[in-house]
Amino acid sequence: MSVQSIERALDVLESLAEHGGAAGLSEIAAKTGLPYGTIHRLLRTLLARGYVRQESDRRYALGAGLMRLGGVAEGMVGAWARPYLARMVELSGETANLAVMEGDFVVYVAQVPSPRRLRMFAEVGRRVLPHSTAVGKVLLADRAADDAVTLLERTGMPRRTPNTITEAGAMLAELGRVRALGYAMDLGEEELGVHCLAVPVSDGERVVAAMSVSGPAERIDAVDREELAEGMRGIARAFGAELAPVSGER
Amino acid sequence: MSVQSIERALDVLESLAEHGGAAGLSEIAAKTGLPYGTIHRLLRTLLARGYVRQESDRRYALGAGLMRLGGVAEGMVGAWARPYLARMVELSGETANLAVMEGDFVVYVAQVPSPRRLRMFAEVGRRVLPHSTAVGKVLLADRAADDAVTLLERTGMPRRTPNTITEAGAMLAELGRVRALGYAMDLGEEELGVHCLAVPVSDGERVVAAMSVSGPAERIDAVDREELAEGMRGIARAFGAELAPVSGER
DNA sequence: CCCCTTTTTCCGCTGTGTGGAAATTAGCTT
DNA sequence: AAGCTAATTTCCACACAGCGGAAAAAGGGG
Repeated sequence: MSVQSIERALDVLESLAEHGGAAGLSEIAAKTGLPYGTIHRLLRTLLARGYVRQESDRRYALGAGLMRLGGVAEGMVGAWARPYLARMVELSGETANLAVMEGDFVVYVAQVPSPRRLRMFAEVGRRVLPHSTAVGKVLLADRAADDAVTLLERTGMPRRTPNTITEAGAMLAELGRVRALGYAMDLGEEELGVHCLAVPVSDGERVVAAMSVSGPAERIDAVDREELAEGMRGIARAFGAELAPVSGER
Repeated sequence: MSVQSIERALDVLESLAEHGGAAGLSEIAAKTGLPYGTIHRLLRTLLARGYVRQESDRRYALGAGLMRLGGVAEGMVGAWARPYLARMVELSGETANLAVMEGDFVVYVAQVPSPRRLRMFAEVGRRVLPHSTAVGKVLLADRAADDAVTLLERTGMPRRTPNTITEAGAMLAELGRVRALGYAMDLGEEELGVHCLAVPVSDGERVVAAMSVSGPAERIDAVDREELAEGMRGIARAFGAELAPVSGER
């Protein structure tokens, strides 16, 4: 069982983030559906600890404390993966992501944006269902078929776009293809017009993460998939090798 | 009044951060002094929302959700200030910081590190008392004398190093000097061997922030203060001008 | 295989968090 | 200026959510 007030505090912080980092109390109330008194009390607590700031017009904004926590969290995985992601950006010209499985969700844990003007928006920290993304397919493909089916039954396979695969049978076939090819595609299955190519990251015995590049459909479709996938696999392999060793410190 | 469970959840997150981003339950218990059952329940809530992750060895680590919130928070002020801070780094060769007053504390909200090998460690998000830092003096100097004295009485003026100014009278004289010169120095008053020079950022009517450069005493002392301060004031003025306009959107 | 350590679950009591509604403040409009 | 509206902030009695001690379970060495 979860702690209600913490969940609500997180709702408040997330709604602030969705409003671009700052919002009035009533905007938060509209978004979260919580009563005013409650939100105000939560905000005061966060305020006292520096995780939220109040601007001169009384609006609330995400505070500097979050920068610190975020920085440490990012330092953990992100900085580790960043050089490899940067090489993928160099290779493909597109935004590169690192994602891991967390429960039934795929979570993006690091990103290096493409230098191009038209590029993917930051989605670090976002949680998505695996069936509609390239990284999700790669991560699912490593599981036993019945395990994957169980998960898909639990989550359902909601249709995100007309291209989304919504049938378990079709998904199993797709996962087989992913295993055979060694990479997965997302052809506008999560968001129309956005295509991705993902490859697995293995620490030697298991697939622990997936790395992908994503960008506008036209640009992604223009490249030779096999060739791009081969380049990405090389980078993912190097990253995986760094994860593998005897765990290092402590 | 604050919400207990949120405060405690923040304690837990902070203790994780202090442990370098990951720790076992008992390490957290030792640091926070909270009972095991309580910590575990808090962690489960944070876990369910992706703000904490559990590694295979059952240790807990800061999660990707924080990267997202931190990113948005940083995006707000930091990205805004970053180009200006970068110019200060270029000008001085030292790490540049942006700090604001929050309650009785000075909080560092953005930083651009020096390219040099020997440089200040990231302290974004850190809260310090104003009396022992250059940015703090700049921010205090904008206040009425009795206002500043009240604040200093509230916080006390703890001695951080042998150089710390710990007497209200001496501090008032120092603040007068800061107003007259248009910049403040910190000569190892917060940390021995670290010197800083800070200038105010004004949005046209009030000092809303302070920008500083800091580095090893030898390097900071080697430059012409007046000249460096003049250059920094120019940059701070430009930044302040960007903050001033009719607030922009909405 | 057994013992020791660390993590996880459980459950009855109490003190903490809740939220409706009133008071206050800020920002407009006349 | 004064009055109005829309927002934020404070208050309080009740109820139940969260607390934490202690027992159970899971690891992990030896």
